[in-house]
Amino acid sequence: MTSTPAKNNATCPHDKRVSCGNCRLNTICLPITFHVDDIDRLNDIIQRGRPLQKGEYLYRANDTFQSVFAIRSGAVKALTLSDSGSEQITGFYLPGEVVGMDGIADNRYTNSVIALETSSVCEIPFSRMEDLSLQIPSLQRHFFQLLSREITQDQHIIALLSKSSAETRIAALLLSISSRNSRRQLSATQFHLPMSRTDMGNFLGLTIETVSRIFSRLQKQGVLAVDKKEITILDLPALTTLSTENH
Amino acid sequence: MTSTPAKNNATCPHDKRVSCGNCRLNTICLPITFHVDDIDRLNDIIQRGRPLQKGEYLYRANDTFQSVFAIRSGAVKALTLSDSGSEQITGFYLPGEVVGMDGIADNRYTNSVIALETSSVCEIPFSRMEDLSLQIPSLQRHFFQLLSREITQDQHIIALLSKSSAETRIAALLLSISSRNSRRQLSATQFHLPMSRTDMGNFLGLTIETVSRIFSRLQKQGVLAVDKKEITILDLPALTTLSTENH
DNA sequence: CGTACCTTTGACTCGTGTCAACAATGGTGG
DNA sequence: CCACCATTGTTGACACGAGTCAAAGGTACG
Repeated sequence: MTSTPAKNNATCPHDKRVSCGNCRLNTICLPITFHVDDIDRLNDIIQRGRPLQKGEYLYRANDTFQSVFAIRSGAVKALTLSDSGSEQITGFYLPGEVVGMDGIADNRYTNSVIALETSSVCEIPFSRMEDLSLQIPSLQRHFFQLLSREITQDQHIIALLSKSSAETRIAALLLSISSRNSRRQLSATQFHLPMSRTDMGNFLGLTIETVSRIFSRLQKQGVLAVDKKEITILDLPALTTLSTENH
Repeated sequence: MTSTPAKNNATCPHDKRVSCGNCRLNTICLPITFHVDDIDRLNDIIQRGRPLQKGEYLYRANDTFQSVFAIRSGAVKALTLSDSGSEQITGFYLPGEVVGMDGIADNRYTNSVIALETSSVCEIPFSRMEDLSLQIPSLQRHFFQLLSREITQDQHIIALLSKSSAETRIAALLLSISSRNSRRQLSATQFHLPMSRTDMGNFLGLTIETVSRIFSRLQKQGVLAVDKKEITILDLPALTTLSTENH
């Protein structure tokens, strides 16, 4: 609500005066085959609010589903409340990625989504997107692919959790973040972890102590340099080997 | 290819002379809001081949994606080959459920699907389904929901694998099968497991020995009666409690 | 500058995996 | 129809990886 009517195209990633046409991430979250005026039509239905602060909810489990959200900057976590009441993180989402698709099935979200750091998102009202999809076949195709990609990623995680040791899980998570960073033209070997050790452990099915011990061990072995949440991958091949070992 | 041109509406679930209009499962795999002639249009694009025998592949990982498949009878398992080469089962699919949606993202399947017993499937060519979806909004909506439901189910499994003990995992799997059976008007407390102990263990991230021991223990406790693959749930509340305990 | 939270490290415990032997099952061919 | 063999499931003894409990060190924020 602060009125700063300056017209300069700010480079701040949280800036809300951005359109899909000039968004750095549009090759990630939009299909490449889009025509310019189709991009404009999509852009018209997208809403951009103020950035979320760390810890703020984007939406909560059981909220009525209305939109999916593309992360433009920052990072968020999605989590379910298990039947027993405890939180289970089901995924981390970085810029260019889309959350909220769990809500389509029953018209209410099954996850809650919380910002891990200051984050801005593009809200895509789903019913308007559906209408548009009927007119733009490549948009329909794109959303089918987005949903499908979420399925394959979740199944990757299932495979990871089902079979592998603590070390393998952590290696795989680090490599996942690494490759998603490099897709955004960021360093694949040096980056900031947006989540806490607790969140990593929760997601990977490990205790925080185990996460901490593995980090220490990988550091002693010269595979990683860890400084708080700043990670440097020193031996990428070694980490890759670790991530593919099962048990 | 055997020509038995009899016109009687056979009750054999593997019979291929079935249309969506008269399929017992259509309330599960089709949206309720369908008009009769829309059902006919969908039915026209669906292909029904000969049943799969136990152990046969429906498709293999890396095959070019062309269709999704509704299970009409029997049961199948989906599995990925992990980087290290070992198989990881990512799900079991029962009649009325749809497999193959992992292939949409990159136009090739990431899973292989194998019949657990003699099974018949309805093949839905995806590009024709997409075309039809542009004309029938409720069909587009239905497929978004199907994909979304797969996501929420996979995330359930992530939560299960991430947090819970061997006993909880097995209880949850049994209850999942139980509820899916009752959705098909079958008994919720007495049923045949389509998969081997090995498959259960693989899926749940447990060894076959552990699966076996848990079954024995639950039987001693009077929660289950187990006779080979025939399961009788004797104490549903107890099993439910077990399935919601985390660790 | 103090308080609250997060992370690290150590000692010990426990659940599940591993290894091994054996039983039961089911399919095949004589 | 039965005997054989391969496959699958069961049970036991033991080992080990990760959880638990506890304490101390760091870090961030008011």
